[in-house]
Formats: sequence, C-alpha cells, structure tokens
Amino acid sequence: MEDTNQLIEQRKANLAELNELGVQPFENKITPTISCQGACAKYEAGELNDESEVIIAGRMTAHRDMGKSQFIDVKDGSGRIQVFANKKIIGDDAFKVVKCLDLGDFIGVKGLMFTTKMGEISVKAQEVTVVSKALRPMPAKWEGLSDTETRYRQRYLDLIANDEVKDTFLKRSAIIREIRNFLQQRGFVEVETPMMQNIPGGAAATPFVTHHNSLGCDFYMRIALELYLKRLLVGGIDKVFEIGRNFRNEGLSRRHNPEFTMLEAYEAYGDYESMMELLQGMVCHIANEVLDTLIIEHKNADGEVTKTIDLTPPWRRVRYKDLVKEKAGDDWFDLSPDDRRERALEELKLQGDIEAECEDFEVTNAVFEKLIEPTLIQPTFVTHVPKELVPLAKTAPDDSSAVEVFECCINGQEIAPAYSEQNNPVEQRERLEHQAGEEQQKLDDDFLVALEHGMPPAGGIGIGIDRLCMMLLGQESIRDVILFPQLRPKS
RNA sequence: GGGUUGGUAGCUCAAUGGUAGAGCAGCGGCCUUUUAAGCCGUUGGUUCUCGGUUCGAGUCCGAGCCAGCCUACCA
Repeated sequence: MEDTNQLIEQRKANLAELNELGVQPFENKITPTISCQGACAKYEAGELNDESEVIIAGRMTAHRDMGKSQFIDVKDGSGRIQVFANKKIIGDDAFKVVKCLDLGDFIGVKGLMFTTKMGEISVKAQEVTVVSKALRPMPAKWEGLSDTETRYRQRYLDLIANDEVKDTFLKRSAIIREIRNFLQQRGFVEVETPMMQNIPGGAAATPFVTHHNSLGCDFYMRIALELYLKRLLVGGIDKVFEIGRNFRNEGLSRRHNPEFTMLEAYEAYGDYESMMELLQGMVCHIANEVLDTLIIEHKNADGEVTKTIDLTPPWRRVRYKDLVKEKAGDDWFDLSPDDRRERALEELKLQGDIEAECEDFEVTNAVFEKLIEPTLIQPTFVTHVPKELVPLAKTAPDDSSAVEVFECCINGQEIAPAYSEQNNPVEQRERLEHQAGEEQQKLDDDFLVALEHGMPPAGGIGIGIDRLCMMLLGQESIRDVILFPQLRPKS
C-alpha cells in the first residue's frame, strides 16, 4: 500500500519537526517502571503517593488540548492511564515535542503520580519520550472499527479499537493454557507430530497438497492428528495429547476456517466413558478458571441474552438412536430403507439434504445433523453412534450396529467426538480398506503395521478448539475467535 | 461452488437520475485540571473497478473484484 493522503503527510511533517527538535522517535528507548494499570492500582491502594516517580509507556490513544496543558491517554497491555503535560512543568522545548504528538504514537512518560481536580489518577509528566511515531491514523475512538473486512485483514486495528475483541483473544489464550494445565496435571504428555504427511489420514476430508523440492514428492497438510498419536500409544506413551492446526481444503463458513485448531488426547486403558469424564472435567475447569462461571450467556448485538448454556455436570447422555426416534418417529428403525428415505424427504422436509445416492445410514444421519444437532444447546453426550460413521472405533458390546463413541454437542454444534479406539489390527484394516474404496493409495499402511505391533486399548478424544472458544466466549462466527481468519487475498 | 445483501473522506454513516454531505479525527486559532473537553474557522473524495444507457450516473443496466449472511462439502 503506497497510498498517501493528507493525514499521513501531516504525521510525516510532525515527524520531521520532531527531528528538527532533536528527537529521533524510532531510535529512542524507554524502560517503564510500572504498567499503566499497575500505576493506577498501586496509587489507589496507597502503595504509591504524590511523591512517587514512575515511568510509564504506551500508545497515545486520546488527548485533550487545553492550550498550555494537555491531557493524554496512554494505553499499554494492562490498560489506560492519563498523563498531564503542562508547559511550565516540562519546559517550552519539551512542550513543543508534546505538540508534535499524534494519536497512535508510542511514548514514554516519566513523572509523579497525582490526582486531578476531577479525581482521575494521572501522571504529571516531567519528561516525555517519543519512542515510535505512528504515520497512519488510528480508527476513530468513539465509533471504533466495525468494517468486518478491515477488522479481519488488519486485526491489529481491531485490537486497538475494540477492547472486547482483545479480551476475546486473551481469553482464548487462557482457555488453551488451562487445557494444557488440566491435561498435564493428569499426566498427559504433549507432543508434536508431522503437519506434512505422506497420506492424510484420521478423517474424511479434502487435504491441501504441497510439494517438497529436494525429496521430489508431494505432501499433504494434515487433516487430523489421530494416526500419529496412536502410533505413540503403540510406542508406549500412554497418555498423550497434541494441540495443533489441521488443514482442510473445503468451504469457508461461519463455522469453518481452512486451518483450525484441534486438541486430540489419547489415554491407554481408557474408553469413551473415561473420555466423557475427561471432557466434562476439562470444560468445567476452563470455564471456572477463565470465566469464573459455569453459566455461559450468548448475547446479540443489542446485548440481549439469546441463549444460556449451563455447563454444570453431569451432562446429559443419550443414545443416537433414541434422539433420532424422538424426532423421526418411534418406528423409524423398523421401516424399510425406502420408507425411511420417503419419510425424511416428505415429512421431515430434508429434500435439499439427501442426495439420491445417499446410503441408508446417511439418510438417518441427515435427520441427526439437520434436525437434532442444532437443537442441542445444552451439553449432551450422544452415544452409540452408527458404526458406518466412525471407522476407527470399537463396536459397542450391546449393539453391533453401533460403536463405542460419543459426540458431545454444545451450542448446537459438535464440539468433540470421542471413541473407544479400535485396536484390533485385522478389523481396523478391513474398515479402512472398505472406507478407502477404490482409492487404496489413501490407505495408511504404515499405521496399520503399527497397530499390528499392538496398541493398548485406549480412549481418544478430539476437541475443536475454535468451536469450544465460540461456545465459551459467546461468539457466533469462527472468524471472531481466530486472529487472522482466512480471506481471499486482496488484489 | 450457488443464492442474497453490501462497498461513498482516516473512522462511523447520509445523499428521488440533477452542485457528493454530516459527526468524529485532522489542520489553524482561543483556553493552565480535561474526560467522546469546549468555542471559532477550515482542509480532505478515482463514490471498489471496467463498460453501457442518459443532456446528466454514487444512484439505472452489464461484467468483474472484495466482503457479510444463508447454503453446499465438512469439524
């Protein structure tokens, strides 16, 4: 962007004038003795008084010019503090420097703490150091920045202008920190596995392709973490997890970003039920630590509460088939496949969602995904999922058509699936071969060889971190919990 | 990919087919305790791009670009 305009020219003129005054903004350096928020808090607590000298630093976000006095808002990562700059106190030359400041500049201020006549805790400036000059104007302070495209493409402006956006991302960071704390306290080992893979396995999704020059071959960006983490179970890391990016070459939407963050965790000698305890405990731990509550309220633009999610355990458990019968009729599973299809199309109005070539289980699953999942706002473990949907799980002992799996739905979205992991290499090979169909090159034989060396029985879980954040932070778009969501490149 | 809504000053937004505007920010002036400071004055535009219709287009038509929402693939 080589664009120039009057506002930029004026700022450059101010920079030139600073240079003439002997100030080299980008060469200056300052070491703050305290944060803006810290200075306010300590003064309020009586730990600092009117004799206390402090050095604060931050971005100038507002100023009120009173002629021979200026009030300047300075903001750092901790918060805001007001600076009082008076011509007589700091001297004529220094006051000329203050006059050259523009909103957005980074400055350091040395001075004494005091309270203004209006009762605001402030720093009475003795010295002002310009440490970075902003050559472009900031978004307007009052309106903020609302243009979504600018907010996503230039997220730094969004973070400067909208405190609640910054808060959301700080909380996202805290959520991930608490996930690590929770798992590490329970003896889980964090690992890193390849993002560039020969065969992209562990999920049914279209991968991105990339190329390695010196090896002379293509690689796929991973679509799941699963198969490598299971190799580690084989290798004797009994409790293992990874938090990392997955890449799927599919459409973008309110709920989908091409790269998204997954947590996968595996526990030897666990099963899908121990994973329920793990997930429920983890989410409640996060909510308590980060939000200090188990009641999550989602609000609309007007601040009205649109839904309330209660995370208080124990969470509801219900079988997939029971939910389907509730919605589609008690006799649903007694019908012939043709009758089921007809009921789905006619009575349940799923015309747009069921293709002619859909198999029978896909018809039932359309009922689940379209009519049931969106209604599961409160935490719900959906268990005994049809085996066709999950090729990597163990068959349920009391229902041979289902697998030992739960899908945890919260906020109308699937947040986490978990399995009793399939560790029978013969059965696993058959299932994967069947799933690969004609595309046998997609079969990860190396993984199957690993299983043949013996994998302990294990419970495994995958959690979509972005969606978890959406649910916990009350965001309706995945783009509002990802700092730099994928957009089409400009120009 | 399909449908739909939108793109105007740095920001937030106006403008029946008839001189492109306001608030904030900026710039100049006044002001030594302000809080979205105030008062006076004032600069600032490829109306997303390219074509078309018209005496005349920000506005109507066509194509394209970018984005939001819905939808599809999927988590």
